Amino acid sequence: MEHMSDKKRAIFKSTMELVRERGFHGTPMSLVAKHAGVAAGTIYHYFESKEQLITELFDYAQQQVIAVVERESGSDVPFKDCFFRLWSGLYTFYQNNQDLLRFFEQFVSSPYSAGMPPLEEDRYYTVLFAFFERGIQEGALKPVSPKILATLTHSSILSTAKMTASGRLELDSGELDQILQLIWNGIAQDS
Amino acid sequence: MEHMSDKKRAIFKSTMELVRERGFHGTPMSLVAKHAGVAAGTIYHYFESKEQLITELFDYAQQQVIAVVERESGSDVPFKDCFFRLWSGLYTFYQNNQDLLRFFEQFVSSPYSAGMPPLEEDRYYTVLFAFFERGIQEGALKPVSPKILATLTHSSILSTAKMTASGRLELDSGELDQILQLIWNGIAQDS
DNA sequence: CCGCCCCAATTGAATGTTCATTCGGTTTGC
DNA sequence: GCAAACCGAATGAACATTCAATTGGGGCGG
Repeated sequence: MEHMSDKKRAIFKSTMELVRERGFHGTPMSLVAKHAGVAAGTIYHYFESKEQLITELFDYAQQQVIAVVERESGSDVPFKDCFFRLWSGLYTFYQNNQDLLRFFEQFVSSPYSAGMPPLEEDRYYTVLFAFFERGIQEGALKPVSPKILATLTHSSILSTAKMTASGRLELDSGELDQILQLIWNGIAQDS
Repeated sequence: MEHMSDKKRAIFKSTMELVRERGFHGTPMSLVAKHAGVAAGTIYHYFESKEQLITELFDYAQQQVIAVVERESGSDVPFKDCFFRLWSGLYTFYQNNQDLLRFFEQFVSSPYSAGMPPLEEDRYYTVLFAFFERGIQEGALKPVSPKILATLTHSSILSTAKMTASGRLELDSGELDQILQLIWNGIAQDS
């Protein structure tokens, strides 16, 4: 992952863009190849099959998201601030990477996702769980299962990002703050 | 919609089940036909194309969801109770219709959804908006845009249903109540 | 520094399969 | 008997994947 050939990266990028606008069906390998500026055969030098390409791309994308979580959740500020940062950081990341967002959504709701591990072994959720666990320990959050907190928070971020990304709803920054505040009101320990 | 031929209904049902387990790709018309107990040609008697079949199935499914919203949101009880009913009603509906849930998710994150109307013209959201509008009028909810309230509520239902349906997370009824309570805490007007 | 060799990277035409869709014909209901 | 509903083999296009042939670069003996 660290040192990736340019071609491989180009294949990833093209796949994500094409899947975003055309879906898994709708994006033949030949098109991925043309779009990435390589020959069809080259793709098979890097990936065993279309399925493997998709699966690896998902892992690759997920690592980027995990990096955001780790960056924002690690800082040493009061939990509330950290939570706001994490939420905004993820939201911004998805806004800036809308093909990733879309690819993600298609992947998790497709049969490709059958191979996904249970929540406990999913690195993304593991990191999130730890974060919410900390919030509970510090008394900032209601003593509710971190799974629940993580799921609700994550879904609020995704649904907000999807809404604005799809153009079906426009939100100004004041409204974003409102959303974030609503979520926080729901999960925070009343003081 | 009211009077649908048995074959048409069987085609809808088979399509939903197959798409649930195999995705849009992965479900050839020939398989839909076999599964529904009709000939391939028969499908084309009812639908112009595969795309049209999928699109009509989405409308058909959406109407069922809208029916749930109308049933639960119309009753003449205090808003809070009504909200709880609506949330639980939708959650239960998705639990009992997991192929529909899965089909829905795949549809909205696929390019098929390009043809969806903006939120304002989407009947599902129109009904939801009206419901939340009422909550604000009655002073039960914070004065936040109904779009936001509707989107957040909807996403919390869907993500909870998805989690349990996928088997990645199991929730007992106490935890469900907790979730519902968290959401309500977030959006309710402080009393 | 040169020439040579090796192997990984790359190519894209060819292959075989899968699929959506068609259509000529048959059945069914009225 | 005539429409509408239904059938399913046939058609042709699209696609994933393969593979024989080409390229390029870098190590190494001279």
